[in-house]
Amino acid sequence: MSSAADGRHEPLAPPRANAYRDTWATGAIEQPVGKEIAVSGWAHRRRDHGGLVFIDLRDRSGVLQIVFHPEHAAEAHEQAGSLRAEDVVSVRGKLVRRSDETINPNLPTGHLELQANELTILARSETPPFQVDDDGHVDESLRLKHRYLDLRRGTIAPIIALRHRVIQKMREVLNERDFLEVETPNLTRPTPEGARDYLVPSRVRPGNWYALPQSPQLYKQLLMMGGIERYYQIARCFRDEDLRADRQPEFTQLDIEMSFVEGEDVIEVTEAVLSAVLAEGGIHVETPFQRMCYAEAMGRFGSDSPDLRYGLEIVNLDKVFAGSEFKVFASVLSGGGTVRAINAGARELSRADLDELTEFVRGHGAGGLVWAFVEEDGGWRSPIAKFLSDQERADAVAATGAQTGDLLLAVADTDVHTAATALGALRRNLADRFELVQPGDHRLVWVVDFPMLEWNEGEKRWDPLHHPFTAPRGDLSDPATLMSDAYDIVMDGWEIGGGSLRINDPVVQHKILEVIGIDAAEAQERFGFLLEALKYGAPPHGGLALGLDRLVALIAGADSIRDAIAFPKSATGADPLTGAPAGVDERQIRDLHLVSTAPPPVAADASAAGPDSEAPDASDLGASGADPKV
RNA sequence: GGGGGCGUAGCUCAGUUGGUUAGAGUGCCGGCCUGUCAAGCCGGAGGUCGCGGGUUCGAGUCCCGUCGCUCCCGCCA
Repeated sequence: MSSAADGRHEPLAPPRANAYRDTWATGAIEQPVGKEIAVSGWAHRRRDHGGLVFIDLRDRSGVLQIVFHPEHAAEAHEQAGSLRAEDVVSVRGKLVRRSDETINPNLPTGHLELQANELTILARSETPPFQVDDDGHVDESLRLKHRYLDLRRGTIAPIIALRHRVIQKMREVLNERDFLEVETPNLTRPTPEGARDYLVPSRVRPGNWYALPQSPQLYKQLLMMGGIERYYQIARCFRDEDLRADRQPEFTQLDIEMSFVEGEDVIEVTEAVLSAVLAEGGIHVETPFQRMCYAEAMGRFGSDSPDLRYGLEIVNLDKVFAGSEFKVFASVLSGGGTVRAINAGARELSRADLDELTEFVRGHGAGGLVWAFVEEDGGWRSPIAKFLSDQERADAVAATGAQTGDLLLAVADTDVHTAATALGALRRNLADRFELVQPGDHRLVWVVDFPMLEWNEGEKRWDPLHHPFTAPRGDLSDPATLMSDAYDIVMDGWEIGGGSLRINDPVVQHKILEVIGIDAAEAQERFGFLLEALKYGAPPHGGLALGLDRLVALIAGADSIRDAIAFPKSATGADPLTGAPAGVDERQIRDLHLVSTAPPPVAADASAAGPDSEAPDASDLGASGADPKV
């Protein structure tokens, strides 16, 4: 299999001529034929004809073929015969034009080659654990363990370069608009996003803890109170929650905050940043972006981050079945619940497929799934057909726009939110199953008009949908009806950013904290510094944060943000390369005034670590040297 | 915390109903080879079937446990 590295051509300014090189591999294109040049890089592939030896030399810019003639440079040819994959070399020679019949159209440098005079082997490579010159699938934990090799391949390197360009474009757009890039601390007080904090014990203040920031939220508000007015930061954020394909324990946001702004100002800046960034990735979008209120997103798409690249919209059938004698529907509707359906279209699904979908929606909290194939005479092939009247079936068909042969999938649930989100998940499942997304299609949408609070049944309290510093709209004495000045930006079903206007009135801030169950004493204890700052003339302000990892992954077409991060964690939060997290020396724990209640760390599986594992050895692992293996 | 999938040669994978000596491609090693570019031809080495236990005359295959990877729910913007 070939490698994207073969076709790579990153245009780079010529390097300063030194002992190693004076030209990038693909920089040879700009050099005159006949010139003596020097290049350095890795032996990407070799083709040894016994007489002639060809080496594809790879550096960051791409690939250049080197040819070693035994009669032109006997010594270099001799050495070249010993080269193996990933050996590091420097080659000096004459740049020549290939004869017409030996041109390789698959290489940007395919019309050229370097006729070697002199070869220096700078470093030898053992046989790599996987092929660097091949972009085929390799187990991800092996790739992560040898990420430095993975980064050389044609799969990850271009995404890392894209990430750089995205960040530079962000800076460019914001710098032009007079934003200041300001850094905020990573050793902080716990912030209120609601995720679990990563905690760092203080050595010099026994019993006290820093929290790594879940976001720079409070600091950026303090910057507004500090008169910075326009702030941004490429900020690392930390949340100690379980991972997903789009979630890492540490991730990066473009964090933005502005003073004396309305929501429209924040939206306008964000659209300017995003459209410039997407254009950098070859995706051209029109501004202003579409907007949709939260209630509509939940109703039509069953999600607060709707994927608009395909239909399968959710249809409310409450009216259709309002007087139904079908007991399931009747009891759900009389209990304040809802009956909703998706018209999946004309699909060939077996009974086993339908059972699988039923289990799927159950996994998302729904009690079950009603399926029905619409037949020619208006009848339904469905387990519940006999319980429904002709009129109900006809009305449901009309409401869903169903044609003969279409499959209707319905969920009935007393909890409206559960019915909506289960169908939202089903909608994504169907889109994957039937491959409804057109490659290259991208849809951006603002989701706006969020409720300020949502009732947490488990804890019997109101929780903020965003965070407690979001500016509320409406009657503060009626939490259920409060809306917030918040806005999420959604791309292809991924929430890539969110923000809001903030509270700048201490009275309102106190009130909101009180509503969500934080009394004055606790508010003072946790956020006293912010409440204090609000007393001294806080400007109206607002902002937003964009998830950089997700954005880069989306532009690159990657399935996971791990592909957009140079050194990501595995799905269990481990780093197979360094072996983190690991036990520490007992003395370090003592210095931090800590005692561990955890059992001695269990050694990693020997086959996963590998006999030649370069992970830290046992002496670095167990806190008490009790580590039984490795 | 829970559910699904995966784990067989360095890598990517196949392996039938539990039955002889576990295969393929690629890589690796050796030889030949002066215009290849996924070089070619010939030969060769390479396996704790993740790990532990069990059932069985017999386990890569069945059962239990465990570790790792991955997707999802919970959790988390």
